[in-house]
Formats: sequence, C-alpha cells, structure tokens
Amino acid sequence: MSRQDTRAKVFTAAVELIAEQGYAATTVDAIAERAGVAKGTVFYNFGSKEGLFSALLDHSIERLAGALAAADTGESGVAALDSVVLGQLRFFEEHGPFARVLLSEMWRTAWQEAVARLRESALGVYAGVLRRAAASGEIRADLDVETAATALFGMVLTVAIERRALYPERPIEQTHQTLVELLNGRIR
Amino acid sequence: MSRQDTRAKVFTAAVELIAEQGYAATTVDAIAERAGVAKGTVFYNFGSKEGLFSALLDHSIERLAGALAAADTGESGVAALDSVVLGQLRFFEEHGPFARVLLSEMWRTAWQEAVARLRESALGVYAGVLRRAAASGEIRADLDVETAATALFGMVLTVAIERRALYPERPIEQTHQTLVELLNGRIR
DNA sequence: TCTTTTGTACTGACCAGTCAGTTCAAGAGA
DNA sequence: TCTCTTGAACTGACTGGTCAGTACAAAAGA
Repeated sequence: MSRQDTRAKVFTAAVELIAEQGYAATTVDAIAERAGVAKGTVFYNFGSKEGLFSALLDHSIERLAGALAAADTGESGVAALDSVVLGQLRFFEEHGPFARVLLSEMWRTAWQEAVARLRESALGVYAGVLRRAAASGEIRADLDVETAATALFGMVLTVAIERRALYPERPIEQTHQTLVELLNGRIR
Repeated sequence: MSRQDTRAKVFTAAVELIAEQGYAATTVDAIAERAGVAKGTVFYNFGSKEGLFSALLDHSIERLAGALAAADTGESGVAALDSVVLGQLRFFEEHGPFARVLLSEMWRTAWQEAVARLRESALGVYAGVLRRAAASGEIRADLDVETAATALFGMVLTVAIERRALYPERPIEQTHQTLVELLNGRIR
C-alpha cells in the first residue's frame, strides 16, 4: 500500500469523524481506528493532529475550487451562475462530511490561511461569474460582488447540508430548482 | 448579586469563548474565569457543561426568533422579506459571537431539539413571509418555502459573520442593500 | 537498503465534575 | 437589640479519566 493510499484512508476517516463530532472532540485514536491504520502511522504521515487537519483542509478546498471552476460555463450571463450553484450542490453531495466540517470550521481563526485560499479560489469563481453578469448588464453594475459571492456560497452550503441531513432521498435537481427560483427573484 | 446576574455573566463568557474556540475546545475553567465566577458556580447553576450550553442555545434561539418575528411587518408582499433580512442582520450584529456558535453547532446531532425549535420559530418567520408572498402572487406559488427559508437564513447568517470578521466598520445597511439587490434578482 | 507501517506501552498535561467548607442575608426567638 | 438558625449561593482544591504525542522494536514493502 502506497503512502498516498494511507493518507487517503486517513483523510476519509478524519473528515467523517470531524463532521460528526467536531475537530476538538475527535481523537487521533478514533481516526486511526476507523482508517484501519496504526496511530503511529497518522503521526508519521502528518506530524500532528493539527497537521492532519490542515492537510485535509488544503486538499479538500483545492478539490472544491476545481469543481466550481469546472462548473463555470464561462457564459457572460446568469446561466453560468445557475451552473455553478448546481456544481456546488453536486460537490457537497459527493463530499457531504466535508460540507459540515467546512461550515463549522470556516470562521475559526486557527485555519485562516486555508480560508483565505478558499476565498481566492472557490468564492472567486462566484465573484467572477457575478462580475461578468454585471458587465453584460444582466444584474446591477454596482452590486458588491464579494459580499454577494459569500452570500451565495453560504446559502448553497447551508441548503446542501440541510438536504443531506433531512431529505437525503430528494434529487439535487429539485433543490437546485428551488434556489434558482429564489434567485430569479420576484415576479413583477 | 442575584442568581440571574450570575447566569447572565456566565452566558456572556461562554458564548464569547465558544465562538472563538468551539464548544469542545472551551473549558469550564476558562468560562468561569472570564465570567469572574468560581468553577463550582457554573456547575451549581447549570449542572454540567452540556447543561450550560443547552440553556445558552435555548435562551439565544428564543431571542433570535423574537427579533425575526418583530421584524416581520406582516405585509403580504416581499417588502416584509427585506425587513426580516435586516432584522436578522441587526440581531447578529448585536449578538455576533452567537452567530458563530450557531453556524458551527447548528447541525451537530447533540443539539437537535434546540435546532428543531429554531426551525419552527426563526425559520418559520421566513417561511411565513414567503408563503404570504406566494399567496399574493409576488413570487412563484410552487416555491418550496421550507428550503427557501433555510437558504435565506443561511445566506444572511454567513454574510453577517463575514461582515463582522472582515469589514466590521461597514454599515449594516450597505450589506443589507447588497442582499436585497441579489434577491431582487436579475435585470430583465 | 531505505522507507513505511505496526502495535504496544508509556508520559504528562489537561479537564469535567465533585464535595466539604465559606459567606451572608433574612428571619426567629427572647 | 442581640444571638442563633436556616438555606441559598458560591468557592476552589482535588480526583479520576482522557488524550496528544513519544518511544521503539519488529516486520513488511519496494
């Protein structure tokens, strides 16, 4: 078994347990046990509990940013926004435990540099889409795209977690449809 | 000093520390020290660390629900929605640490009954506003108001936390304006 | 050979919860 | 007025358990 395989197994076990119990309440013993690995192996690979979590955040944020960037169709219209929202819903559907970890730990000062990277990459995708839509005149040109990007990301993250927790059998497309209708705004 | 005063001091210390470090990482010793109270007093008043947190959640959720209900103007139109959004922003401006605590602990299974109460009361205000707007034809009648209510609540909560963390000097009205513009939707 | 993993045993710091004792204000009795 | 009692609120040293991290010898892989 390669070192990469070991790290992947530990990541999976860690994100699941931390999603359930939180970072501080999750012990390295429990992570090692669920990963089917000796405790020493965790320290050999990541140095410390904090090192493990930091690596986990980096790894997952990179994948999230990649998924959002891939979902961005590049259109200058708001269709691209719907697509990115769907991409985020799909990503958190596949990586459900990470959604809870991210929501819980996102604003903790201990992981600020990881969050800074999240802002640049993942939130940057939303900001880019909004900027293009503003440039093409489809939304107000004076919109604060940074705040709006955070609003959209937080909205989708919250809904993705609720869906997994309360309505796991509901198709993502239905949840997506609700969000799009909400954002399509008021009938005038 | 009355028992109520003591409980209030402990609440304030606890919510601040838990916002910074999370529930599990916050020790009762630290809470007692910041509250200027002996450790035994915390256990005398709340029975256990979990009892303290549970009481804190109940107390704060009740106040949040009251603030949202008070912000609901009762109008059947979407103006009421803007008003509730502003009410939520204002509440979390005044109770900033609680916003972080709520976001982090909201989906932990340990506090599910408190969260159930949150859904009934606070999210219920949003759902009610949306239902009225749907009935009056201002938004689509087939909108899933429960999911939309969660989406709105999560959106505002996320933005409120970001504002406090990154742009504390920015007036709330400006943030509110951005959210309203985002929800007013696309220019067609 | 060099890296990685295992499993067991250990340490020292930390922490929730306990409990015997203190403080004090409000009566009660004389 | 003075003394004594009561009970609620509070205190902080102490205990028993937990957990991150270490140590290390042996084995497995590559």
